Amino acid sequence: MPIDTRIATWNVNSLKVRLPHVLDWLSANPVDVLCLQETKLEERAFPHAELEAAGYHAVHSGQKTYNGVAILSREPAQDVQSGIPGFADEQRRVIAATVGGLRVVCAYMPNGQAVGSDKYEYKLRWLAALTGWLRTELARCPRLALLGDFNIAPDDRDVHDPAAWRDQILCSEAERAAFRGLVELGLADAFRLFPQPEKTYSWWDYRQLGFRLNRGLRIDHVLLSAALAAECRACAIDKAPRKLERPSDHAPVVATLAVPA
DNA sequence: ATGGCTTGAGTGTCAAGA
Repeated sequence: MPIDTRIATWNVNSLKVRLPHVLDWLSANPVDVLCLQETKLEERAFPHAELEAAGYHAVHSGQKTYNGVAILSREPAQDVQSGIPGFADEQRRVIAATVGGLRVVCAYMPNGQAVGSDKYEYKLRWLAALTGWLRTELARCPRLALLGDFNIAPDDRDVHDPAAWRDQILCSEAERAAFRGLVELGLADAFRLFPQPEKTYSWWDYRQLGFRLNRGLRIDHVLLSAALAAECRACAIDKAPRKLERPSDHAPVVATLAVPA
């Protein structure tokens, strides 16, 4: 019987390119669940065999070039749901599944490009649809975790240069209000349940030495229902893979849940 | 700096990301 359950999220920015990093990371960090975003793969190209050889089942909702989400798990996933019910969307941004009594929702939330753009409007509509769906999903599944690339820095603490980013995409008031809307459903930001080092981020721009200068944003999150927040013992961002050759621009976020008494 | 990298598409040079 495991001492605890570890769940994680990582935007890999192409699973084709990053599969070696994912396999190495899982070998060093044998989490129970790993949510991936930006697989950028059609289902037929998904590396099921390599992941199975590493001890992981996988469910995936993908497409060529853009988007694509997957849930890797030690135990097989059940009740798999792709997309937000009732929200027509060609972009593959959500997959949900039940793993060992946990309802896991893996999301790649829209970027939004620029405040006021059509993509920004889509982002806000998408966030409203997600929130509405999760309200019913939480009533049905009290042990629920929402993990993924939210493309929202919820607070100025999560931004390397809050003045430069003020009201910019990823930091605008409407985006932050949408994040608070998710929290108000009863979902807790696992990272903020614990003391954290200042200037901890999950994404750094590839350009201008962003990582080396720690010019980052915390936009990848693990949100936990009240039942799971009560069991959460730790949450951390693992910067190690960001230091490798040809890294993803995002780092994994890991939350540790104690087995209920 | 409508810049600065990286990826995928496709083989020249964009779109999109954050």
